[in-house]
Amino acid sequence: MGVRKERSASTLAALKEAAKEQFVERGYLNTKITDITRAASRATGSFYEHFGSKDDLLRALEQDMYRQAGESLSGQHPADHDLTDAVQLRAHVAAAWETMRDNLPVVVALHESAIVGGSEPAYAWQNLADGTRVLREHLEFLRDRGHHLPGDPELIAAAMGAMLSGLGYALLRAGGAGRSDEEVIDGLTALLLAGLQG
Amino acid sequence: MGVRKERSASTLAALKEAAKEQFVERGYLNTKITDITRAASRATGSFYEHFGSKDDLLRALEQDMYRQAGESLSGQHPADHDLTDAVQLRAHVAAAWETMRDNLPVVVALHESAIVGGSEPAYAWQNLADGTRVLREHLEFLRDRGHHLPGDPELIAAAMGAMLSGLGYALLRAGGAGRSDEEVIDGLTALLLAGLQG
DNA sequence: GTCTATACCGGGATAGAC
DNA sequence: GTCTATCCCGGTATAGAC
Repeated sequence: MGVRKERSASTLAALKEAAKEQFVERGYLNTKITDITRAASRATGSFYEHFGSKDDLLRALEQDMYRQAGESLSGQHPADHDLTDAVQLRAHVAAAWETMRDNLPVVVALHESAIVGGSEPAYAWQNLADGTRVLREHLEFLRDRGHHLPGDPELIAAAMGAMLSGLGYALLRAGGAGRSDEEVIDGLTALLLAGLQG
Repeated sequence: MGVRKERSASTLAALKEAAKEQFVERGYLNTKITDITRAASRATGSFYEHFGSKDDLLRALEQDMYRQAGESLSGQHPADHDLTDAVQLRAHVAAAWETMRDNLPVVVALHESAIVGGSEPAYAWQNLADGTRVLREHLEFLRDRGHHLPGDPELIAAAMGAMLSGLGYALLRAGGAGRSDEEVIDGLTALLLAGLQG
């Protein structure tokens, strides 16, 4: 995603690439349409030939991400996973972290967009609860099997999700700040594991 | 902070109150200067008699918060606290949560402002690391005493901070979504405690 | 489809009367 | 200090030539 001398074949693709570049560098909210077109070496007007607005572009990128991430993100994910098992918990943390890392521009943009998106006070919570639905289901599965959890599944799932997304947003945008993915994934797993075991 | 029929004695105070009202309702970024003046039943121009900009107002509110919160927030906080002790950890979680709750408008505004504030990619991380300095020092204190932590103090502190602030922002803006402070504080404490004990 | 030029507008900020 | 009226700018979006 560095500086490309050769023009991309399609302007659509060039705009998407440029947008991703800019979202990481400047953040989504700080990126202007003209920043994107300039980075793509295209005229301002061309943007609107392909997208109706910046939000429209973001939704397109979001779809691209879901499509390429396949079922692991959007698809149905079996609820019968045991998060009190070190291996399984680590796998979930790793999957989330790596997805964020591999789709950082879109993750960053969605994170920021969610803040401005809804004016209603409850919007952020709704968003967080929705985004951690799978996690919540895993916890409910455990609870229904008689396991003792540190708190209500929805709450604990939201807390874990806030941790993941907040840390990911900050740390990954900073290029990891010299930390390996391994270190982060292991640290988060170790921090959460014992608490989930109750 | 409800609808006040009587005009506040001072316009300065009225603007601050109105701003806090609006920040919770609309979010900081979505609040226009005119939203604030209208809510305070003052003219647009009056705003600039008291503040140079919206950010200037936020800084004033931030100072108010620090002043009234006293040393517990801004002041020096002894590093020799044992976060692996259930009572002490709970006290820290409770203090953070209650501070967020009691200063929700400012917390919301600062949270959003931090996103737009710095354009540099590393800004958010810097911010998070700074905001969890005290927590990090507690963890370093433990490590230096030979305690085994789930990961690097700065990383773990940042993770805990992201969880607290992310959850606080979302849940408190939603009015708690029917949850008591107790439930949240107990849940977070239970989730983190065992992991910190190693 | 892409370009240049420009219209348009929200919203921050100011001028000047009271 | 507060008001009304207005300016002004950044940024989105469009018009129309190529």
